[in-house]
Amino acid sequence: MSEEERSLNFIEHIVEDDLKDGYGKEDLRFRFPPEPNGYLHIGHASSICLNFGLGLRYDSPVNLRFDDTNPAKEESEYVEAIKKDVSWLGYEWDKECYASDYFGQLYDWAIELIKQGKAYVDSQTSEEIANQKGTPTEPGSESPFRNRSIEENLELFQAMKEGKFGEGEHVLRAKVDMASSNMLMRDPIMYRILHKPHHRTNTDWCIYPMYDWTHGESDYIEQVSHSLCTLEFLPHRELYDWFLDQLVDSKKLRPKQREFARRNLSHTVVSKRKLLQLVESGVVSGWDDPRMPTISGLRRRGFTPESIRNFADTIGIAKRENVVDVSLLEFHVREHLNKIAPRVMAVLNPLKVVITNYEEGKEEWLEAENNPEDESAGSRKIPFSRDLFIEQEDFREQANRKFFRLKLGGEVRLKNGYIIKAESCTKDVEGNITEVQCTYDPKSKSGSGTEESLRKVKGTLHWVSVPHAVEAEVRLYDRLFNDPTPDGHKDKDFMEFVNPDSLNRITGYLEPSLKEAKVGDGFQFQRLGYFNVDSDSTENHLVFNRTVTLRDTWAKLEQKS
RNA sequence: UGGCCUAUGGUGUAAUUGGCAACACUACUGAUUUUGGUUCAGUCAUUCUAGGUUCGAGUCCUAGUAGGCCAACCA
Repeated sequence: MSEEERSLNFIEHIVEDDLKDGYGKEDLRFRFPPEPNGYLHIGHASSICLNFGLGLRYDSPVNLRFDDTNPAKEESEYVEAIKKDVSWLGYEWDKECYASDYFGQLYDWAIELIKQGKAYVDSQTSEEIANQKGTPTEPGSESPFRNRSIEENLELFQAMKEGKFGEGEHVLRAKVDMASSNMLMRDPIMYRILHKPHHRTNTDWCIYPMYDWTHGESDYIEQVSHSLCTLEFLPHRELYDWFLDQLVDSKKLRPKQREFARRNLSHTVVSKRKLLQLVESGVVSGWDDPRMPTISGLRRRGFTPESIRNFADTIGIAKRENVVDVSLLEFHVREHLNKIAPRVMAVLNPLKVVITNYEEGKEEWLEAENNPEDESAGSRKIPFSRDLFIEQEDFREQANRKFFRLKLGGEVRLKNGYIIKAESCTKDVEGNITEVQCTYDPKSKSGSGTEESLRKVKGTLHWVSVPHAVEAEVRLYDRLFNDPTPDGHKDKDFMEFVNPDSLNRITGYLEPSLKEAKVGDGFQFQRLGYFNVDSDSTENHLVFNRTVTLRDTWAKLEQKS
């Protein structure tokens, strides 16, 4: 929230400079321009946070613009999903725009270019055009159709629009420079014929404008001041500017494109093709599988919009290659969830404990605070009885002094309850511990104020009363990939790095208050991690996702020894 | 082998534009704690290399080195 103190990123410096050089604050306008051909992922989140963050910072409008110029790939299903994700992240767009709304204007401008001799219809095949393109080190050669008469170009272009030709028969090209060192300037294609219905314009058009001919012009129509995109579009800037040069009215604001490096998250892939492969191969259950880096996956997993925004904010924006460690994302989820998640108790790997000196059949309802970080969260009652579950990892017959948990002859506090002492344990034929017999100190009840209740014992365990426990399916997730850069190996396919143990489904035993939990609700299972109710939950089958574990310094200690 | 972009701790970003390399994460110490959580305190850098300009260089100049992008009727 200390927004003032944060130093500016290079994009903000550009905006500040523009403000000094004559832009009015009211001139500023930004846009987030997804193509509706797939689901948004964590990489898009950076771009969304950048553009909408700028909007918030300068109190200027941000458009949500769908770059829908390729009907072969785009569907309205994706439009809806994208709108949902952007809203969920907490942003409000000014106008909902579609590049397809500008098809008419773009067509008229194309005709202008033809009339000025700056565009021509090329009737070669795509192979021929590609062959004439040259290479980065050799110039291209000119198309035999490059010098068609304006009249013929006009006639052909209109016939293209009217559907008189099949796909691939003609294209409209800008007449720029076949010898440019920038391959994109070698007479780029502006229009191609596509006899495909469009998700919004249906069959109104059978010629569709290309990205380069659409994007800057859309920015201009919307009077976007700063058109921000990722670094791979940097070579497009020259063309972006060339097209604007042909039609900009000097009295109107001229948009500028600037580029930033895309953010890469470690241990994940983000390309649509690879995500699709994960879905189709059955490695994950769908685009919103909680292990997916999609916004919908993160949402289902229990990440909060705040945590994603803070994450995007702290990594910032720059121009160099990067791989951000997932642990930073996890830090931000924990940071936010620590403040807001109600604490509850759940045992995931149960070991039965019997309190031998506790009356059989008796139950007590103990007071438990909901969130030590937030007094207003209040408290609730949890049942205590003679038979309890604790975690198997919390008991050892014998252990050294570093082990703060329950061991034979040792004492431990049951969170919100009593101090207990382990007296004996029973084992099955294989030697596995099946039950621990304990005694409790009746005067040590939490919050009772007695001298015994204030006694310090080193360990505090979470627990659940066996007769009151609610069973639930709990899904424990781990990283989807074992390698920090699964798609960064030239000799190995990213699928080779899929973590076979990224999902572990178990049955957990929860305190009864969780019976009322609704889909999406998030909790801290004390000492275990943050969990939320999955959308697979039904009335009689609760399903929880583990969003992220708590930091676990004990596990690290254990690993070392 | 053409053009363009980039290079600061393990990671991601800063550095008032030439003035004590800062912040966050991770890791490691320690304190606090009825969550081995949280919180608090502390530790971890030859600014890619080599020269140069300067009282002074992460920042400017020269030459290297390394990585990335560019030849879809995709965006």
